[in-house]
Amino acid sequence: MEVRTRFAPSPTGYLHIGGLRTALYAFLFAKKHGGKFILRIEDTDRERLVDQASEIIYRTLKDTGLVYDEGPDVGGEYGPYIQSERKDIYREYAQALVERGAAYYCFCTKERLGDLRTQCEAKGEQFKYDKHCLSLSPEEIQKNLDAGVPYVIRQNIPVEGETTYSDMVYGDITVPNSDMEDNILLKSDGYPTYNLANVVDDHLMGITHVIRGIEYLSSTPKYNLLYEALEWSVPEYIHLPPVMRDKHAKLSKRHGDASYEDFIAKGFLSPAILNYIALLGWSPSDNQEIFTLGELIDVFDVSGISKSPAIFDVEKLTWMNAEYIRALSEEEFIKTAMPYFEQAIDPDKFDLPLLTRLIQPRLEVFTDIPGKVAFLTEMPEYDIDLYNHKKMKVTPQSALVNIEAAYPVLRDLSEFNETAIHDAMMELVEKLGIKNGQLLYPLRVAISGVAVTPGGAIEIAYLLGKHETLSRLEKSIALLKEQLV
RNA sequence: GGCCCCAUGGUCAAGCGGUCAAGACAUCGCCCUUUCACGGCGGUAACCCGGGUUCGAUUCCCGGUGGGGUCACCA
Repeated sequence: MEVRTRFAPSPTGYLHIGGLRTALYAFLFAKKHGGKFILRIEDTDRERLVDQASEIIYRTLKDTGLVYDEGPDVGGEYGPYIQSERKDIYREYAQALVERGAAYYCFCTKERLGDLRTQCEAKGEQFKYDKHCLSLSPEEIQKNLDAGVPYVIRQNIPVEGETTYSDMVYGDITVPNSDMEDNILLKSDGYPTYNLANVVDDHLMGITHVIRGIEYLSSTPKYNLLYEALEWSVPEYIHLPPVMRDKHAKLSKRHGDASYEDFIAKGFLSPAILNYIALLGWSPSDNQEIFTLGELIDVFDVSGISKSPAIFDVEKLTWMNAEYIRALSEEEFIKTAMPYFEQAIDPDKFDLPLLTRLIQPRLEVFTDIPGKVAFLTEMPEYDIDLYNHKKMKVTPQSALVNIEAAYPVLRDLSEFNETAIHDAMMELVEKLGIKNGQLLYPLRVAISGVAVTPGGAIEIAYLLGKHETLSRLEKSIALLKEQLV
């Protein structure tokens, strides 16, 4: 039988990292087994709908390469793939459930439910619906229906016994029936709840493996009771441990945790994000860490899914992002980096391939680019304390002497390229009888004005060009003279 | 609180009765070096506790503790 998995988010906002990981695993599992990956939008809660949320989901899945074979915007033979468009289907099955005695009409008002709740709490008990409407006679039910009394349809859970199923990652899960409630299947507004919709849709859409968050682990027996009542075969289940922001809290929108889109905006690469989250809660059989999506499909296996929560670690994501940045070709790097270069420099004025060579290995996220290259546009005001470098044995005094010596050499250079500058400086170093660093370190500071730069004095001088280099050198020499009196 | 699930360094994690308990990130030190990175080498750092079972438990069982999930006309 063909494997079919689905990702079924509700369109209530952006796609957070945990949701994306669920989608990734569902995608990987399906593709690993040569099956289909389906997208279904669960929008039965009309009050929580967020405008454009579905579009964000479509876009994110496309951006990350998690292409779905069937879905709202791509079609498929099991549609519609948006639950609000399947209303009649749910009603049909809710009624079938009623006929089979697995569900029943309930006309209880919010008031009665509220009172019940209050009574329970007064007794210190957990609220649980009392099956009041289960005992209604067919006549009473029909009378209410005819009179247009609002109703819901509830699942009729057996009072005794227990229900067990086997999860592919957590093993056997057993829940006493008495702990389950007669949940609402069909709401008074005619829309189904998740309790009904997930069962009906997963069955009708031929889903063979249900991959979802662990929050459904203990309610799954209830759903299985529904499958059984309808005489449908139960799918395989793969429940996933949560992705945490810290030891105690899940990653959530409420805490302002970053979404996929936020990370993209922060200069992270899509494949790096995907690669990192693949490893959050799953590990391959060997020690490989860097994977393309295709490689993940090959090596993904349910046995590698862990059972305990995983804390999202931006540090490691950042490291991985840097790995991906370093692996970019010069062309790809420049293309991605361009918008960030433009924030701080005029790209036409600089040797971009060289700048790339300097920046690429020192970059963790693209948003760091402007801060790293801004000094090229204008030398900032700086304190001469920058010239102090103990290990390099450089002081403002020695710096002044050496860069003053370098000035005429640079000025008289007919060719101002890397090689020429390099050779001239090396020659000077030898002539002065000093270490490379004693000349090059202060020279770098003198023409950049910052403590840390991508690349050293020679590259920077070349990048700036002869005119700008000499002009900055003059300023720095003046500054040193003034401050050292 | 009831029920369900989980438990290896700071973090992600391998391990599936006998290991000096992998690896990665982070961290520290050294090397490379014109700053900072990259790269290379090395270090610090873990089996929650208590009982069993066993010749032998990180690994199996029970209890405790800790953590998470769930108890909605949300998914």
